[in-house]
Amino acid sequence: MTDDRWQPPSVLLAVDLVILTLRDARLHVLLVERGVEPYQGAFALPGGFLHDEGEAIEAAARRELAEEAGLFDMHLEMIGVYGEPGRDPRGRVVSVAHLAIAPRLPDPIAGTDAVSACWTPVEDVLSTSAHVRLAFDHRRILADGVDQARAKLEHTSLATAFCGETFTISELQQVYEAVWGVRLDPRNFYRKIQSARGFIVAAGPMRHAQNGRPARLFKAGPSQALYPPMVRSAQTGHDVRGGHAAEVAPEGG
Amino acid sequence: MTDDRWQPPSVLLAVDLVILTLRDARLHVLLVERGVEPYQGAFALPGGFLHDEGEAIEAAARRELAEEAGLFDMHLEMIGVYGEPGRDPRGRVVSVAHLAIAPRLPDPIAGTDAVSACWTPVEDVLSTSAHVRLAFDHRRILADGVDQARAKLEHTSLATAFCGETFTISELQQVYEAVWGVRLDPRNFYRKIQSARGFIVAAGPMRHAQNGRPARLFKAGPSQALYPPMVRSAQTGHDVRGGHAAEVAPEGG
DNA sequence: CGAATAGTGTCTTTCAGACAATATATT
DNA sequence: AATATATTGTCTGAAAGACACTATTCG
Repeated sequence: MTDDRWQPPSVLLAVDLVILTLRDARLHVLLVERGVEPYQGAFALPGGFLHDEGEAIEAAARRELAEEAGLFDMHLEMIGVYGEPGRDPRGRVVSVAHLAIAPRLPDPIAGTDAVSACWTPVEDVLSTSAHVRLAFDHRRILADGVDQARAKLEHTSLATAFCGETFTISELQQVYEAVWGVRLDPRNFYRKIQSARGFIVAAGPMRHAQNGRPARLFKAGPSQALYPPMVRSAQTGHDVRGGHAAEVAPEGG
Repeated sequence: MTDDRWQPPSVLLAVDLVILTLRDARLHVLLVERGVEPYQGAFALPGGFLHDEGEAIEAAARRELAEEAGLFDMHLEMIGVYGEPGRDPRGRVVSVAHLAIAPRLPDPIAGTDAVSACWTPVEDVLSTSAHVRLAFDHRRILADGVDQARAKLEHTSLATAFCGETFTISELQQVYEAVWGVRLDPRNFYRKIQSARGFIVAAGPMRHAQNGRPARLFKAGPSQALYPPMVRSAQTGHDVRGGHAAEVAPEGG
């Protein structure tokens, strides 16, 4: 199929980060203002190139998480690969997008060398009449990341990653409401969560911020899987991940 | 963070394919025997390097699908990225793994230039006492691909990709039974499938191979999402995808 | 006490799972 | 007729969703 002198082309490998958190009961994503071309001055997802040829991909993602957001030890998982030939004017750049979930944090992000980093409501970027435009194909990456987070709330314990070490059941409910954009009945949610085996375990009582009866504290349980799953009653006919596939690389290990 | 002369490293980009199909009511994967080093003579997933710098990743996957398996127009979706620094002795090779689903096909794969391609029961590769060893990290890629297929049967219409243009409900049931490795009640399955809105639509009657009442024919419906979802009653406490994340590349678009 | 949140109990509907019964084909 | 598969119907238990009600805090 190819002649003997053919050599495979090489590409630049990057990582991009969709870092989500909850602020004011709304889902926010961390954006940075680009200081260099291309797209200088535009907002973009944090990310960057592999540091050296021996750096593992996840290691690069965690390095960027620390360098650009000052965040450590967070939940991190892969979203997918974005490598369309024309997506970056600097050449063939293939980016591995990652989803990171941050617990509630103090407003200013400490230790960030990108001073321009700021939390932005996801809605302001993804809504049809969005007023925030992102560089590259980062709007799609964000959309895919949010979709993945929404889907995983259904049958994994991902929601606890949005909370601190300990949390109340109503805090957990706020996570579902913010990420899914729905309202849930607190009483049914309470029973549902407790019936999910291994999802949460008790961790002592607490008093609430303002008024009302104090709530019990819990921490994340051992189960990664969530059974029975949390179900979004009315499926919002959105497209399911897959159908648009990715592409690349033969004979490789 | 880096000095002015720093240049990002480049990597070789590959695609690998987990091509699944049903044969004798068992899940099979297409393997090829490697003709060159490394791992010469060992079995591996079909795949290869990007053909040229301008080739899209999905295009490369479809090209390999045609070249190595003689397959066209199949369901194709991304599994993930495998780029551990030491995974390929030839250097830093990052592979984008894809999942392809093939409908029932005649035994020999026509038009394949890799004559060594053969369908192998997935169980023979993944069972703890497996007698088929794969090159590189292809065993893990296969495991991840099969997990992804299993998960997607629950809430998408992926199962129809295993069938031909038209199919009977019992054929669809065989897909679930083979991929999940469980036995399902035909009567409950029948009602369940028909209650899923937009999953399948009628396509005229047929007669069955041997004996028994002829079954109605259906074809895939418009829905990609499956609601209500098919549920695997007893969650086999397997690890949920995620938790082990991927890594790489900053400042990239 | 009144307001607000936490937590429990109950009822109705929906759906999964078991399984009887009927329908329509082949040999 | 015997056998085999397709399709429908019925019943039971688990769980979702609606919602009344009790418990415990603060001001």
